[in-house]
Amino acid sequence: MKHTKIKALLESSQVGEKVIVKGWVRAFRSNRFIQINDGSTINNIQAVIEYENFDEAILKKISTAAAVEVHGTLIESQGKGQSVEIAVENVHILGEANPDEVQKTVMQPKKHSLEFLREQAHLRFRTNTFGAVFRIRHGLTFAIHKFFNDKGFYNLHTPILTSSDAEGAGEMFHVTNFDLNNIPKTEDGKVDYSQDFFNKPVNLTVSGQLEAELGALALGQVYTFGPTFRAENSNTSRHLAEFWMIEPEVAFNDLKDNMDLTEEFLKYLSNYVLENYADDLKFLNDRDVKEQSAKPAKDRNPLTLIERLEFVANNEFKRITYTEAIEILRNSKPFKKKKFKYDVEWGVDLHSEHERYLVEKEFNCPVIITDYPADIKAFYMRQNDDGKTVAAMDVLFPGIGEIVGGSQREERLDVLKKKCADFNIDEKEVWWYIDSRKFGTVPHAGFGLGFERMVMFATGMTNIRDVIPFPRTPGNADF
RNA sequence: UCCUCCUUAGCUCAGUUGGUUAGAGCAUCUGACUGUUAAUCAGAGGGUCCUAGGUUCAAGUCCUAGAGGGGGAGCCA
Repeated sequence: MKHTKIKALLESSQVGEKVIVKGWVRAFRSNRFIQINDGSTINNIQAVIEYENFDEAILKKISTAAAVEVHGTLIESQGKGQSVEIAVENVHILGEANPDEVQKTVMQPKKHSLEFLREQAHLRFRTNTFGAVFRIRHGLTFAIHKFFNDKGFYNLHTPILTSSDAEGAGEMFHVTNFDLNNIPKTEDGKVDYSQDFFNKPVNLTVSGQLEAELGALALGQVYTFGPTFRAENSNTSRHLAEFWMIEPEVAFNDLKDNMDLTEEFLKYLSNYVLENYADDLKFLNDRDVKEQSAKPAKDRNPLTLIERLEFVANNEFKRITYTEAIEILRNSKPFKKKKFKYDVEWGVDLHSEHERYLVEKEFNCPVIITDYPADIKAFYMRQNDDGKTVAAMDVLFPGIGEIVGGSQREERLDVLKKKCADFNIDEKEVWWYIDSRKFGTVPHAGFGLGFERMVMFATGMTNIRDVIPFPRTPGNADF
């Protein structure tokens, strides 16, 4: 007889049937009630034993974190907290857990700080919070593939090792086969990359976008979903050295199509979590409510986690141009009272404090800002007719900041070449990219979504290190 | 990288103007109880006060440096 997943047991209520459950003990109360979790759901099944009939030595081993196999009959619960429970006939200890050892871990049955949990990333999956987070992370992964597949997009695997360094997206990790204690040098003392594995400098990718564009210009609609690396020395709750990014790219789309796609996509993901992860979401929602109430009133989010997801799913995003944003900011109270640390002036990039004002004070909803000055954006973004701005867009989320960055791409060969010159990019470095503008070039657009930032939004976690199983940050690559 | 705060028991923390033997709650263990839901009651064990220097009759407490962590900023997704 096969064992049944707890999720299935709780949903089907096959009362009266013989069942086998395998899982880990979360709590053992009154020498009678074993709370078992197997990861299939945040909910535990209660296994009830008549301790009078069991060997003392076995009872002793039913301790927090131990793995057990329980045979019994599913019955209606006599107690309140659950509708069904298992009347146990037999317990097998599959893996013991020494209480003295367990006590030193995050499995100790009490509240823990997220910092302590982070130190034990190998064990934090056992907690309700991280169980919920990583089930939802999976749900989002699946929803992303489903969204694009249903729309006729093709998933494109762009390279992780790349020799292109023209995107200016950030510092890159170098990849080499050299013996680092004995690096071949040329006559003038520089590193002799001709002797390296790829015969040239190679890095971990910072974005698959340029390659995705090439795919889109034949397959029509593509998206990438893969790991991305930044060697920036960023020590914040919103940055990782290794993170996952989704980058759709669509031929014949302009900036407006791009905004529509982004908005539909983010609404879809929010809805998907609401509809498919209600139990996990409820747990994280309660957690978030407690967290919010502990904060001073001015820092509190007026909406609960679930309300925030519903808000995104059901409300239009506010769309404004960069020029309008500057206008609004210069007329704002904090600007007039000189409360902003950084100046607001056309041509200067918006800082966190400005973005936060627009999203959290002025509009109180997700905001899409478009048409930024060309100088502060990447070389591949399409030049607008005014000659000063480009068809770029940033999507700003409350509490997260920039969650999506995208643009219509420069499809005109001559303009692209001029942009390369302006940005000091050697055309030889990106010859293959420029080449694509010679053969049936068409308008196209795309965006990048930082996956972990979406997981943060969907789970209410406020530190990005708590939404990826094993975070990589400056000075930290454990596990 | 910058600013700022923190580091005391397994965890979360308290520790007065520098002063005797460093405390609490939870967790663990032992016993009692037993249809519990963060079980309850009684008791016990548990300390490199982050590290290295320094000031002082005396340092968990003051000073210097370092390490680790949190929050914010910059950079960005």
